[in-house]
Amino acid sequence: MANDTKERILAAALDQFSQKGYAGTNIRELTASQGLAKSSMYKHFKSKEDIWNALLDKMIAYYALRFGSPDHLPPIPDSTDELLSLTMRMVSFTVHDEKIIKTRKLLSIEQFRDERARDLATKHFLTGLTDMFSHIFAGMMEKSLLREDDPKILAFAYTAPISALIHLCDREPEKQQTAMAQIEAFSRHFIKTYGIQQVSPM
Amino acid sequence: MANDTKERILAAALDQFSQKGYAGTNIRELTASQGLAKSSMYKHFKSKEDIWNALLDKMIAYYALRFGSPDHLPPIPDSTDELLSLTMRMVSFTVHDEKIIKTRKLLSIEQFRDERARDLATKHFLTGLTDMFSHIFAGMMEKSLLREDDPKILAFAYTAPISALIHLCDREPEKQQTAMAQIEAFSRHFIKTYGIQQVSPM
DNA sequence: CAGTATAGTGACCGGTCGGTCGCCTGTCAA
DNA sequence: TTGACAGGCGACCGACCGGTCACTATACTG
Repeated sequence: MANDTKERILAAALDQFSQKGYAGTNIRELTASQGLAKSSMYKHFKSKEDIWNALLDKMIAYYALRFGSPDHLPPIPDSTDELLSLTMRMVSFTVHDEKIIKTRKLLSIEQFRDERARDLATKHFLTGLTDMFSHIFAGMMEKSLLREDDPKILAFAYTAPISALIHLCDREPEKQQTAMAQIEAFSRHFIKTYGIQQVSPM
Repeated sequence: MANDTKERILAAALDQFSQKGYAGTNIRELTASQGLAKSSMYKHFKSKEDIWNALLDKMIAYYALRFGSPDHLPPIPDSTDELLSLTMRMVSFTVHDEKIIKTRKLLSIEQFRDERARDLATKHFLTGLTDMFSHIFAGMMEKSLLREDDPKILAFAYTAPISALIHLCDREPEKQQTAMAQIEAFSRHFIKTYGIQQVSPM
């Protein structure tokens, strides 16, 4: 019962902070959304800031678990078609997962106020995807699926535009379909530019 | 005297809103930063929200003036080297201009709360640069400086990564030099991929 | 010179904020 | 059975918030 309450408060905090920011959120509303009295919250957290820190801890831990370890790297695609479908699957996931959407929104809002939010924002928005695709592209170059080139620059050139459109989906959800189509078009264009035509074995 | 005060209040608002967000900013501090009493502000604006709206009006008008009209489009580069230098000049400007930096930060913070901020954010972060470079790239293709291709996709592929690094500069100013070097490296890589070697005339 | 806006001030207001306190209830171990 | 404790509650607190108001000083205008 009780431990569940703590989690529910954190979930409500993610919800409200990602909509109205830390400063714009008040504890009465936050607790009321979980059917709790404001004072009950203080059985689980020392202060409003304590909620913030616990939430950030959780987000950082989740990111490290989900994207930080090399175990979770996807397998290297065996064709450029697979690269496309891998990309679309990842994008589709990240654009639809409520928790991750809220995390990105929260980081957009709070990145200039909190140092740890700032660092996590850079990982979410830039280095995370780039590092992952550096690894993927290096592997694909070894398999002669991509032109020999600097995998880091290529990964950056590939992921930054995709990331920009993910941001657009967060900002204007009604453009999600268009954005997904744009991502697919961009990915195909990228593959046409950097991919290597495989000769089908006899 | 008086008209100047109104402008100074707006400047202070841009300053504070871009650091602490709308909700996190209070009027006492804002006016005090300009050596004014809180009540004096109400001679110039009806309410806190009125400041917000006036500031947003101003930012929208400034954007339309500066980037909206076709008159302000840069001339089409005559070589890929010129494309590189044009890019670096534009980036250097946008990364150093305090007012524009604060505008981007403010839009990052408030894009999910205010519809007009949301729209302006999309222009600043995505469509503005893309549209401009669509025009530039179309012109360069006509001059046979770039491979024939869809100028829109190329512009998107060019500007989105640059935009991502501009965001990085806003978030972590200490990485500005590194980011600028990355932008230059990326631009050179892009030109190597899509540029056309010009034969020097005899 | 008198009259009237304009811009600025400090005292004040009601409401809301984060946070505390005493109290109650259910659980569970000694 | 009882006593300690965790979890939840409403009442309350001081601080701070956005906003108002009566008042003043200055500058412009008939």
